[in-house]
Amino acid sequence: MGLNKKPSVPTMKDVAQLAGVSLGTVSNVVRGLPVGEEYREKVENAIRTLNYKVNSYAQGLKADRTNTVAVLVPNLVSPFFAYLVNDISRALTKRSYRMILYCTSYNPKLEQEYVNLARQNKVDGIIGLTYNPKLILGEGLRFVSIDRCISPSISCVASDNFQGGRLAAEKLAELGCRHVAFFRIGSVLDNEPNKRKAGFEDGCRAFGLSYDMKILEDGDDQMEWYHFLEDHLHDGKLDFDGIFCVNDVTAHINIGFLNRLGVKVPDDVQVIGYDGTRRFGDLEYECSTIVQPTKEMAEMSVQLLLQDDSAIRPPLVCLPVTYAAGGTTKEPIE
Amino acid sequence: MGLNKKPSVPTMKDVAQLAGVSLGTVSNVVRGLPVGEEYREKVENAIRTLNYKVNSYAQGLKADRTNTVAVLVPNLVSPFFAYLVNDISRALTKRSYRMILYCTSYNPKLEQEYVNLARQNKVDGIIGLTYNPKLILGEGLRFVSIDRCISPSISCVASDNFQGGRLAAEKLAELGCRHVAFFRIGSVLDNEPNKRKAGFEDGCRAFGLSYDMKILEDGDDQMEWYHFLEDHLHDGKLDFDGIFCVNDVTAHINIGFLNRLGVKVPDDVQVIGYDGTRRFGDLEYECSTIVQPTKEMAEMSVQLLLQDDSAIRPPLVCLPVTYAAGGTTKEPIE
DNA sequence: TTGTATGCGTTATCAT
DNA sequence: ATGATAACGCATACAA
Repeated sequence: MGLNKKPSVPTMKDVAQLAGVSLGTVSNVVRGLPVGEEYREKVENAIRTLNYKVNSYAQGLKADRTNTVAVLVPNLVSPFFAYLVNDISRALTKRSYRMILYCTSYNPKLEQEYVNLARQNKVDGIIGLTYNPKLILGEGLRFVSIDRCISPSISCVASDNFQGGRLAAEKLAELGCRHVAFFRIGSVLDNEPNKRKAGFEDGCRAFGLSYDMKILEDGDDQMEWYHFLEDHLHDGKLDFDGIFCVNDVTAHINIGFLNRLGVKVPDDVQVIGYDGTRRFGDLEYECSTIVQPTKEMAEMSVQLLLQDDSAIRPPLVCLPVTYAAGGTTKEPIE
Repeated sequence: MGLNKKPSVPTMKDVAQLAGVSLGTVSNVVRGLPVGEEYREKVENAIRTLNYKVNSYAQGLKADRTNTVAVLVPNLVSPFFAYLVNDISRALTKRSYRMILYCTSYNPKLEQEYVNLARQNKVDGIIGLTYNPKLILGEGLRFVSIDRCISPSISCVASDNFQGGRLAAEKLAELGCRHVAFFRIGSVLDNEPNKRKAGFEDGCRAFGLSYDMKILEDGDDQMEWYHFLEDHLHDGKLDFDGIFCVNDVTAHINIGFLNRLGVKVPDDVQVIGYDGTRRFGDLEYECSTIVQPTKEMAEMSVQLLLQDDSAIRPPLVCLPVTYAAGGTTKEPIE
């Protein structure tokens, strides 16, 4: 084919040549800097006819800015993570940033590896939902953490977990419960969702509920909840009239257990979960639940990540949650 | 602060300087090319002490290869998309590729915009699940389409939709159904999932089922299914003993309608969906369903996208589906 | 084998 | 306001 020079995309040089101006002028036009009107038109025409696009990698090489943000989450099949990433994607797109997504499978080694990769890839920042207690971030890399405080200098964004737990207790009380239970499983790691328990206890005290708990650790068998329920079942009647579960998955599992034990939800016992998971992402709620404001959390994370370096970095931002009825509570008829 | 030169990350030059060798040697070490043993060690030590990482943007600028793939999907809240992206992420990571994710919200304009962006960002290729019938891809950009054949020269990866439809009919017949129905909603666009209908009809003929259909178009009200069911309900008995729905969402919605009409699932009517959606991504199936092999689809897409340019590009790859019981069918007791 | 020099596409600093 | 030129960090012919 003769010269195998550039079968490639047009460059700024091509535009300059076609427009009959110099490189610098083209650059100025592209970047919206002041340029003589006649020059601007010539350049814009050339850009159109060549269908020129700036090479963002060359741009990044110069500017040391890549308009790219890395997002780390355990996976996308857990609805809460999927919602969150979906909303982060929108928030970034709105600001003309692109998102590199890494799924860590809860693997601390992978988390560290991806943080390193992100450094190498020169992303402008990382939004991470991570479980590695000794994650090394290194200097000069912007990082916003979701649901876990890593250090006071790194902003953490979360739903208001304490208030969420308290709200669950308040709702149960309002719905007529007197003796309730709290079910939890989760990382031993010190993260924000752990505050749901404290908030719930606080709410129980405030609203006059007596309560019991069954707290599992990471490796524990979920059947322990079943046995706990079994132990608290006397003559077909459960000791509790309300249960708050640390998340919607836990609620779902235990509703299954309750069915198996012949305990009716919500008639015999009302159940509230946490997260705001919906069937197929946009249909009805999986269960009555404390809804995390994923959209606001996404917006806040992105905003904190991209804000000016001189701006203050709040160590922890808690965003308000709401309650949504989802058929596992006895809502009063309006 | 005196010189504000490079508070930044170390470069190859720094490594060369520390190791006392030249740039080219460092480059060779990094890229695994033959280098004298003593040199290699010196360089590797320098790399370690400086914690040097190659700048992948500079690398990309030179090599015109960025080890990045863009993925376009409508959203992440639909479980099928979430599974798929999750699996694509793993398949790419395994090959040391990173993934830029764009959510298109089914918006054809956005789809086109993101394809253009991907070009500009110099990704090595795009995996797209798109609905824009006249998407312009341009030259020299690798593209693998999921669920929709765009042109014979662009590989399309899908589950075996025809066989899936046929399998649904086969299963319904096997489970004792005689007169069944097919419910569908979806794009008027000519895409692969449309073959589910043809496969189902073929299966009905092969296995001696009579069948009826209720097919909605994109804008139609879902209540039309309800009215269809109502019309086929006589003295509390439905005309059908089996229903195949084009996907699990449709199945879920219609199971709700059936409940409302007092028709018992699976006792009065058995329902099979399509996709393989599970509660919380890893618990029980939402309904009895034809399971799409998302992992295999992801692997295949990535492999086709990244394969050597000289390799043949199959226009359409259909991957085998399986049936999974999910409580909306009367499975024989094993 | 190892070092040197040039260029990738863009931005930024200069003169003009 | 515009044009020439030098980096940015890396790869790669080419020379040593």
